[in-house]
Amino acid sequence: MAELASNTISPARERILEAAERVVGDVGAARMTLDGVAQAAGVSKGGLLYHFPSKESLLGALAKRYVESMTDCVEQAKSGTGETDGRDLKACIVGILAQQPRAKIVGMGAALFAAAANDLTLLEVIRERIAQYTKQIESSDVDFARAAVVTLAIDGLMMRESLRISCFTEEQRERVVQQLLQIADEAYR
Amino acid sequence: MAELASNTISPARERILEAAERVVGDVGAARMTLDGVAQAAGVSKGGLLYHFPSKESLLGALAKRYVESMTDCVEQAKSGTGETDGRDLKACIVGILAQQPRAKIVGMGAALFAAAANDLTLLEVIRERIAQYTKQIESSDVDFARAAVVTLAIDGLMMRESLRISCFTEEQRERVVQQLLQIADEAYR
DNA sequence: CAAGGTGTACCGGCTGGACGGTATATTCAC
DNA sequence: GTGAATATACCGTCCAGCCGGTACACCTTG
Repeated sequence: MAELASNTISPARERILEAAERVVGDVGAARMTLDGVAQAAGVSKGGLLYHFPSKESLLGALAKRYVESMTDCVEQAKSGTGETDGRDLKACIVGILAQQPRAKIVGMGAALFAAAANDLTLLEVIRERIAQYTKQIESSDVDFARAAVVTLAIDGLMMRESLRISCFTEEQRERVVQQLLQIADEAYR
Repeated sequence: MAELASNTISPARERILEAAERVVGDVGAARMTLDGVAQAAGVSKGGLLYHFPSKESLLGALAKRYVESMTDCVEQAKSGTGETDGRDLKACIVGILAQQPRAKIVGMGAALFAAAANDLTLLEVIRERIAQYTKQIESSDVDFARAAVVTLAIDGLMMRESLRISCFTEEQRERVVQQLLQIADEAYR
C-alpha cells in the first residue's frame, strides 16, 4: 500500500473504496449497489453512508482516486528513471502499463466505467486531466502526433484490460510496450 | 416468445435500437430504462418488450450491432481504397476514425459501454472480434507491435470520444489520424 | 363471399422487488 | 459525557417483467 499524501485518510474509507472497485469488477457497473459495497467492505450500510453521504459521492471519490493513482504511478516512474520533466511520455508508459500489480490498474479502470455509467459528469475530472496533458504535449517540443498516438494506445490498452477484452499474450503485450517506448523516443527527434 | 432471425430487419426494431443508443448517450448507461427507450422510439413499453423480451436482450443486440457496424465500416473502406486483404489496417483507420457521421461511432461506443455496465458477459462478442483480429495481424507479415499499437490507439480514441473526454481540436485529430496511417505504413516494411 | 379462426404487432396498466436515502439506536474513544 | 463511527430498521421511489387487451392482416371453410 502506498501512503497517500492527500487529505485525512480513514482506513475504513480506503477499505470501502477498494471494496467498491472489487464489486464493480465482479458484477458490473450498473449492478453495483450500496448494500453490496457495504457488505464487501465489511461495513454496514450506515457506516458506508457516513463516509460517503450519497452514491454519487462514492462514485466521485472513485473517479478522483483513479486520476490521483494514475498521476502517482507516472510520478513514481519518472523519479525512478530520472527523466527530466517535459519528457514524461515514457514515464506514462512505464508507470501505467508496466505496473507490478496489474489488477490495480484494471480495478481502477473498472471504477472509472462505473462512474461513467452512473453519471457522465463524473468524468469531468478525467477530462480535465486529459486536456491538461494534451496541452502539455502540444506546447512542448515533442512531435505532437506521435506523442498523442502513444497516449491513445495506453488508454486503449487500459480500457481493454479493464473491460477484460484484451487478447494479448504476456509476450505480445511486452512487445507492444517496447514498441510504445520506441515511438515515444522517435517523438523526441 | 418470438425469436427473430438476426437477419430479419424490422423497421420498429431498428428504430428502437437507435433510440436506445440516443438514450444511453443522453442519460448514461445506468439510467437507461425501458420506458425511456420506448418513449424515445415512439413505441409503448409493451411494443418494445415484444421485440426485445428483456433488457438484457436489448443490450445484447446493441453490442452485436456495434460489432457488425464496425465490420461494415472497415469493409466499406477496404473496397473503397481497393486495398488487398491482409492489409486492412489502414482500412480500419479510415473506416472507423474518418467516418463521416462521427456521431454514429460515438453512439455505438456509448451503447457498448451500456452493455458492459449492465452485464460484463455481453462483451464476449467484442472479445471474440478482438481475438480474431489479434490473430490476424500476428499471422500476417505485418510488424505485429506496430499494428497492435495502431489498433490500440484507434480503440483509445473511440473510447475517449464515446465518453466525451477527448480534447483534441479537429486539426489535432486529423494529424493523429495521419500519424496512424504513417505508422501503419511503417508496419508493412 | 361472409363468418369464424389464427397469428402478428403493439399497447398500457400493474406489481413485486430492489435500491437509494433517512432516522434512529448503539458503541467506542478521549 | 460528548462526539465520532457504526449498525439496524424503515420509507418512498423506480423499474423490469408480466399480463390482459386491441387492431389488423391473413387464412380457412362452408
